[in-house]
Amino acid sequence: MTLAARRPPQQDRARQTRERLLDVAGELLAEVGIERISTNMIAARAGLTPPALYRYFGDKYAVLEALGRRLMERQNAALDAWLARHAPGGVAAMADRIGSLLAENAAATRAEPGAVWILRALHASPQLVHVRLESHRHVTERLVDACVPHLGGIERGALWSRLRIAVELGFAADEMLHEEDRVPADVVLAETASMLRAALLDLTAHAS
Amino acid sequence: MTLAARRPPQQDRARQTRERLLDVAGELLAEVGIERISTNMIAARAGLTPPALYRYFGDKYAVLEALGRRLMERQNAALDAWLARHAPGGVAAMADRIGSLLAENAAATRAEPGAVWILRALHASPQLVHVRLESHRHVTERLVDACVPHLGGIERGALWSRLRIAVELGFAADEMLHEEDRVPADVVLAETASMLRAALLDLTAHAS
DNA sequence: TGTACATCAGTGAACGCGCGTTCACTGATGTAC
DNA sequence: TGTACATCAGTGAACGCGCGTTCACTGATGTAC
Repeated sequence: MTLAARRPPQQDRARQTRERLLDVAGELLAEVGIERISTNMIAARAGLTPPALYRYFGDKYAVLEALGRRLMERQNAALDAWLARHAPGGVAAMADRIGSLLAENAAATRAEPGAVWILRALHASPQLVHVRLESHRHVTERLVDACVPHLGGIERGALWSRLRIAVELGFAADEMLHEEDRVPADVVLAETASMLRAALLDLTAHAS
Repeated sequence: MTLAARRPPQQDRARQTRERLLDVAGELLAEVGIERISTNMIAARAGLTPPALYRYFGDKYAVLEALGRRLMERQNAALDAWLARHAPGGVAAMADRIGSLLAENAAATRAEPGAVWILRALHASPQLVHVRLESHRHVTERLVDACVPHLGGIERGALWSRLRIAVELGFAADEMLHEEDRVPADVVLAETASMLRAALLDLTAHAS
């Protein structure tokens, strides 16, 4: 069995063990960084022996990938809630509420143990970059779907590009919150929101 | 001798060896990533035995740090040239030329072997994050100095925050060029430039 | 210009260590009758 | 409700490997007279 992902566990005990391994991996990522974290270390901290970890994850990167996906799913849940609230109001309504999207995304990030380091790991490892990329594309897709009904005559490709860039910059702002302590968090969020807001409103100006 | 940085080499042969080690480290970072690169690997690819590397760098992270600094110095050179050209014209002139700054920065990045992976490594390793942070702060500082004479009455802290965010987003766009092939590079640069331009022009509106 | 000497650049060989991963196994949980 | 059996969850012990780094050394380069 060389598959990276194992089939999901059957018993409750096992599901808890799997979650515990992910929590512990997040903590350790924050404590020692991606180059020092090891499967033996994760297992030990979770109170398990090394082979137990391999029951749940095919290899080391499968652990980190699952951790990344769990974080991004939680961020996506925040996005979905936000879309349900503001997408019906049209592009202008969404543009005006982009600040709360950033804030809610930041809250989802903050809630995950070792979130910054998960994001960094996803950014840094050739085996993991695709996770982040796929997630950002997925978010873009959802935003495009939300905008397109309100923008007659706009070319989908151009809209996709614009929103894709906005998504990237939004996530960059989120990471900046954890990195740069010389700028207050609310200033980062407010400034970024106002830039993205202007870019979104600009879309409506060109729509038919 | 446990210092991370060794004193600079005395002979030409040595200076070339040092540069070669950095070039090779950049290549390998791109090929195998930060978790697999090793000092033995770098030395071998450079045609040296492992102890030779330790003549130039105190430890593994000193190599990566030097590599990061070299890249950021080249980016800063692009910034300096741009500032010399456009800073005298005032904030509006700079705002109008922000696109060429992004393009020149991107060119400096592209010219370095393994540049994307260097940036990612700087982002991902606890021992290296400060290099990136310091460089972004330095860039911010230079921009603040360039803007402040043209903006009477503005509070330096607020200006610093705004520009710091702009710098972060600018670098995020630069990284995106190497990551997202579904958006054309010129679109990324143009869209980002227009967002940053608007943010900069907004500064002049509030100045006395 | 020649040579003795000091300094610098790079080598050969090895070290202890922890890594990722696997094997054959035991104990815990669920299920059918 | 009891029990026999199947499946699932986790263990004990170890593997080969390459890592980062160091030691004592040799060969190359520069310098003073």
